Amino acid sequence: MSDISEATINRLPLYLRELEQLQRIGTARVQSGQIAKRLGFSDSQVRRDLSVLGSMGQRGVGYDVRSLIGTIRNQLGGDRSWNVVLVGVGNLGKALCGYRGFDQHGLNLVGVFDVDPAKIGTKLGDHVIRPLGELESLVEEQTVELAILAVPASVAPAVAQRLEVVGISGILNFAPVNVKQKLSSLTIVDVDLAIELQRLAHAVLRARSEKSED
Amino acid sequence: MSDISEATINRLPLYLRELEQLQRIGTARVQSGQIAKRLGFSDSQVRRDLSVLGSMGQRGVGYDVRSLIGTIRNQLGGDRSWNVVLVGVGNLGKALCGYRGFDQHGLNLVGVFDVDPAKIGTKLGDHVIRPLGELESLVEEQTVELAILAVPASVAPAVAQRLEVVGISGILNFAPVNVKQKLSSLTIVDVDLAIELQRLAHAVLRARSEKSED
DNA sequence: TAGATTGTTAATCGATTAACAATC
DNA sequence: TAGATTGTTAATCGATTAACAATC
Repeated sequence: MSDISEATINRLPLYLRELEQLQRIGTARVQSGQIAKRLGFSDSQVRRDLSVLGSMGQRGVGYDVRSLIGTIRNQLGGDRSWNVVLVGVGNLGKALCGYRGFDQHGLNLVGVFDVDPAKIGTKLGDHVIRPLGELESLVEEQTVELAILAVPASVAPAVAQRLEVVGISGILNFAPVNVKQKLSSLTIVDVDLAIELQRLAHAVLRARSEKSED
Repeated sequence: MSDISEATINRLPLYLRELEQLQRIGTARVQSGQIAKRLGFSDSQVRRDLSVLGSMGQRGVGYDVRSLIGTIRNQLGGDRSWNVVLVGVGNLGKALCGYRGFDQHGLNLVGVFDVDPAKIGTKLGDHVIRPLGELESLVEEQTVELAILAVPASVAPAVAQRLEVVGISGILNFAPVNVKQKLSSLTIVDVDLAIELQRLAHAVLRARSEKSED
């Protein structure tokens, strides 16, 4: 089943986003070349990527936007919904909490946690901010599998370890520190804003040197 | 010069972060195997990646942490500093503004912009929030090359286009929408939180199915 | 010198692309 | 049928790894 390449998997969410936008503007059918142009890929690549989903297109016609969306969602999230907790209610945590598009992708925010006594008990959106000590009981009550880690870097590794202990399966880590190190098997996806900016700076330099080579 | 592979470039910031942490705890020398273990890479890969920087190690001994940090920074940012503007002061914008580690990597936040009249004139950290109309003059005064785009998805493409017109070279885009489409040449790095969560969900599923194969 | 670790080669592995037969 | 576009093959391209000579 999961013999889909890592590279393809990483592109599926991009296809999904484009397809959802096409659907929103009322497009029912799309060709590989159109998708390719929007995303800056080759049409070969689009067809190859989509073909791993199991022949979703119609030769001579294209792909049905609606069914393609369903199939990609399926492939990505396993057709199930995930309960997610947010740990750390700084500005970043607040931004993440207000983020549209979680629910749309089968992700339910079921709890919000912080250690700051001044924040505990106050509300963030629909959620009451709870102390970290209540994490265990919530994970037991509801099946919580994913966590968003938005705490300061200094405490992130310790909190990550705790998340592993209570039985979380995956962490989306925003702390600019390596939390993998202290964990045994938990799945981590890192988002480090400084790293992305460094990549941007380098990409700009590269684009310029390519241009000057013409 | 820039014949360094994309894959290697994407790992350099990770090396940098680890090395900086090692330096902070007083480590002067490090071996490829140590770095590999921390990041989950192979030692071969670490040596190969670092070798593109031009023979920074000493056989039988290892790498000098300090000089390696300098060289990687050099390679990534071109040894120069970048002026950056932030556009969009929602929760995400606020979080980004307070983010440590920008200055540490040669990135200076020189201006903060929004369209909301209620926000304009108020302060965010050290910066007064300015109307988008003042973007042009700031870009002229100071050489602003990078922008962080943290506005709602609905207006992101239009704002991105404007950033291109005023002469910005690169955008770090947080809006969950394809802004590349309407731009001609500007360099974009996208960070889409929903996409990262989807990748996490899939990585968790994959890890489980691999485990059950044992 | 003996032990350790790099830098680099050659072999392997995986991902992308071009091209076209299949088929709507 | 004629035109269009997919699905897939084979060829190309690029990235990773194992291994070891070079050398500290």
